[in-house]
Amino acid sequence: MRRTGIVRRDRTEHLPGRLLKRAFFEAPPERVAPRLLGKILVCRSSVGLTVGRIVEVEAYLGPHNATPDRAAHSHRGPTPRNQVLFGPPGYAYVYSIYGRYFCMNFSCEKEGLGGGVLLRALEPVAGIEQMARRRGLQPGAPARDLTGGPGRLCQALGLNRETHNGLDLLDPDSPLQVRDDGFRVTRVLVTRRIGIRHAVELPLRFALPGNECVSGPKKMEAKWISLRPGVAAPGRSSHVAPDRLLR
DNA sequence: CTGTGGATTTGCT
DNA sequence: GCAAATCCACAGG
Repeated sequence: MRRTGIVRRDRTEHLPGRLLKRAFFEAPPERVAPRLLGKILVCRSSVGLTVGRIVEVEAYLGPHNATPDRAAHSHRGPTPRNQVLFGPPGYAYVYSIYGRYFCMNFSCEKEGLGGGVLLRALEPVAGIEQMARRRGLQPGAPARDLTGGPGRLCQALGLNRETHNGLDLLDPDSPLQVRDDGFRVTRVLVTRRIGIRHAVELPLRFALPGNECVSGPKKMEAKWISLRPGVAAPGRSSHVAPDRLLR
């Protein structure tokens, strides 16, 4: 299609699906997390577009909860590092870990309350060659090696704190967006979270059952929940009481 | 100012 | 299965 250059460029028209609404994220992380499964993360960069479908997430709760979540960066209240988690919902919180990697989170809850969702795994959708290049892998490398893991997915999409922390995920002009392309999810796997020392018993990890890109051990104590289809707001069935143990 | 440890990944045993 | 790699936020003094 021909462009004149006079009209403001609509960068969204070639992006898959539609932007999520702010209200989607203005809820407790344990409610937002399972509903993020199946949504897509779109990342624009100077070297092109990379897109991944969200297949594994973890919820991290803010200090306002009755149940403390000592595994959460936000659990002691706002600091210079975690301030995005206490800002408005639908923003990117990126932090570095172990001096080598980055992890990507989406802020949840209304402004003033902490809490977020950690992205643990994506399924590559577009820009797969670029992902392999960034990961230092050959073209045709297994999808799990590209984006299966919180550090791996950030590397595959080129996400880092300096350029992506604090970005609005719901702005049509944002280089980083969360979108819904109509992919339907009904059944969700629920387990304990991975790689933490505190609050290990909380069932706050959510994944698409059987997806190849899901990280962590194949066999974990798990249960399943059902999401109510076609409903924007979470139904009761999608809510896992954070103080309830597995089993 | 300093010590500590982490929401990870990789490679070697 | 285990430890190294390697940075920095933050808590404590």
